[in-house]
Amino acid sequence: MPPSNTNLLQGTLDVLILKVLALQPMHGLGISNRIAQVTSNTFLVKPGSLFPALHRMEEAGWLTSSWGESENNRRAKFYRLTAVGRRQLKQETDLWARISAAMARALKAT
Amino acid sequence: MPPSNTNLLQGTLDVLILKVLALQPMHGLGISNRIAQVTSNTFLVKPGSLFPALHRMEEAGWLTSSWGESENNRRAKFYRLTAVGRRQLKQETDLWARISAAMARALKAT
DNA sequence: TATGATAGGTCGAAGGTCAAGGTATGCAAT
DNA sequence: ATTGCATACCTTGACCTTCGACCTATCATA
Repeated sequence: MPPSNTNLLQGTLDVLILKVLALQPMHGLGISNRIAQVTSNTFLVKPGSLFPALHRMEEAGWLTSSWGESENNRRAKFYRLTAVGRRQLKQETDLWARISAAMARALKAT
Repeated sequence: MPPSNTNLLQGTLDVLILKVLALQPMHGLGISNRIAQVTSNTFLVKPGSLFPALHRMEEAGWLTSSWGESENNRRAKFYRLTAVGRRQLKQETDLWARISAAMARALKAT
């Protein structure tokens, strides 16, 4: 699968991060790798996108972070979802469903 | 339907415009209205988004424009798809399908 | 000790979106 | 006639996101 480098669609990044963290707390590069994995390399999140997003979401109260140890014995900052973040995930998931349905309708028409 | 006013997702605007024009040539406000219609007000394209996009797409060779008369006897600039634009529509439709599938997979997981 | 992989991060450029405006024309009502 | 409204085109400036390119530090290993 040639990595599709198109600009990551605005808004998809947040919901992808939230979803990954809903399964388990992870550190930054772990999140990035997991997103590539679950989307078959359709979404490749670069550091320049990832870290500003994480900081923004933490400031919004969707995440909290704490230092810990990675699987490879390295200092790593683990992010975990808050209750607010879980609500946000629900909202964004619903919004995505709506957008997806609208696009399917729009692109199907003869 | 409360108009969902999230930032228009980057990339969706182009494919929506291309698709609308694939059915028939239209002028700017007509395109905007048609998009609102076929997406049940999920996407509301503002002039500040629409016109820069049209100009950008025309410059890219996906569209051509010519002055004519609107349904209401007003001077209107009609945009129509070029062959290149039709190819682009195909590409972006495929890309959207891929993105949509990837998101569905990512958001479904337990 | 040097290298590579892992981990976190920043910075500036580039580009898209939006809200708010501006211009002009046709039409209808006063 | 002139006022007002809807249609039609478009621009501007602020804001935000994304990206590519970079930097630092630590651990394991050769």
